[in-house]
Amino acid sequence: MLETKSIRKNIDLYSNGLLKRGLSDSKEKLNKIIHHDDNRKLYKAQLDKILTEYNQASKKIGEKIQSGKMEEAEIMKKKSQKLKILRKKTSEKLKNEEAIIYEILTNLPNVPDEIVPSGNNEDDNDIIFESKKNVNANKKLYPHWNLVKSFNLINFEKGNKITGAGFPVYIDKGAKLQRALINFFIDQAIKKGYQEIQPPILVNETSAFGTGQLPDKEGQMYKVENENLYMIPTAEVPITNLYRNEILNNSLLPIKNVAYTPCFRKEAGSWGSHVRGLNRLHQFDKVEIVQIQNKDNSSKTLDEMCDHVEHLIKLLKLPYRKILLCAGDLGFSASITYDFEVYAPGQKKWLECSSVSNFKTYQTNRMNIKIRTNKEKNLAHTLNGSALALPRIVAAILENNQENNEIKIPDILQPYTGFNKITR
RNA sequence: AGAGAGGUGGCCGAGUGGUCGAAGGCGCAUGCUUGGAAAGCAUGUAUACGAAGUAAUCCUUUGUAUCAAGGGUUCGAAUCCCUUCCUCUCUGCCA
Repeated sequence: MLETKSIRKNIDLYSNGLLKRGLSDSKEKLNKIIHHDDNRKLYKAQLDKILTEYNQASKKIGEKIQSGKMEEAEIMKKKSQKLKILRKKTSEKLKNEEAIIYEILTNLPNVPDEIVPSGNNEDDNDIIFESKKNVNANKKLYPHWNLVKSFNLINFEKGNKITGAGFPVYIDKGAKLQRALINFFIDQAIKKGYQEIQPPILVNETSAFGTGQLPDKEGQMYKVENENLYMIPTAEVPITNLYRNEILNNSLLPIKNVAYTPCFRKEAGSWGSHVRGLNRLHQFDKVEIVQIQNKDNSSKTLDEMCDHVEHLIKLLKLPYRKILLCAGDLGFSASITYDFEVYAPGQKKWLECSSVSNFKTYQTNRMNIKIRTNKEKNLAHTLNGSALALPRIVAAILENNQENNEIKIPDILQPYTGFNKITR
């Protein structure tokens, strides 16, 4: 959520930023916020004045009653009763203004960082780096959905039977590979100073709102209706909300957490023939890194997190590219996002396997997470990134390392899997 | 899930209709003391939103709100009533 005070100060900065995302009426909306904030201040001042009068009257009535002057007290009571109506009216006006501001603010996305390129869709993204694909043109390479079937690693049909489409069943070495990757990713993060957390995978409404999934992505989350809980779409939600309503001392920074969780996404509307196999799922595993940092160091932290993700992909020896998302492709709450994609030669496609973002104060303003430095208090910056999401990494590993009758396991993973190749 | 007891500042804890944003203690901060420390003493110590002063989102003065959350009764609510949430104890169930 953007901050009204900052909007008032830098309206052009904000409106130009939102314009970059394609919100043509942003200036109008921002001006509307300021207008209603002016009203809010006015009514707040009025109400406070009324309340002051009211409180003083009540005190006097108490004194009269105690000194036995009942008649005078009765007269004053009647006066106060009249004030009560005015109090209610003004307080309603105030609440109304606050509600309008809140409504606009919660539906306004974050402002893109100045280095974010403008553009409407993925075609306008900046490819920062792209490694060689290392593909032998003479060899016949299969997409992973063929491989998982012929090597009996994942059974999609069984998943359909017991749950539905997008809920795969991992089998034998397929299942072991999942565990290996999770442990490998967590160990690597711990090496970099992240503290491991195992959070609940259901969260309440307040948490879903805090990180910006509500109201923007309501339709994308599975909801446990009668409990009013949401299945998490990413560990970002429970982890970041751990610090909701807290004032953190600057000396504790950066806070670095890593969590493995399953993730659940409805992916409504994005289902089709172009998403096969592991490319898009309703349930998948992900190791997520989250950092809370102050405003001065957050961009450095973003680079550090990107480096970590890049390092993981390199250790797995997968061809990859790093992409700076353009404003139009940016998530609702993010100010800047780098995507990492690995190459899957069997389907000749780049697959997104990580998204590393700086949300700056957008989430913390909703969640009320502050940092105290001496006497100063500021909203914290939050950052997170996948490190990494499993399914597309599995797809890339299988497709890149396939030989005629086996699939090689990357060296670094072998201590985790306990086997060095997958055979039929 | 049933029955009972509760939810007060960073923590503990007093407070059952007015003088309570809240005693007291602990903790923390600053100063005095000391060769240094401890002890002792003194002072300070919530958050949010307004108003005035100000270059300032610092600061000073001041107002308002907040005693789990929301609503109600009353001139006046931490205190009484209602709803919701949460915690603890016992019983039940269970990995």
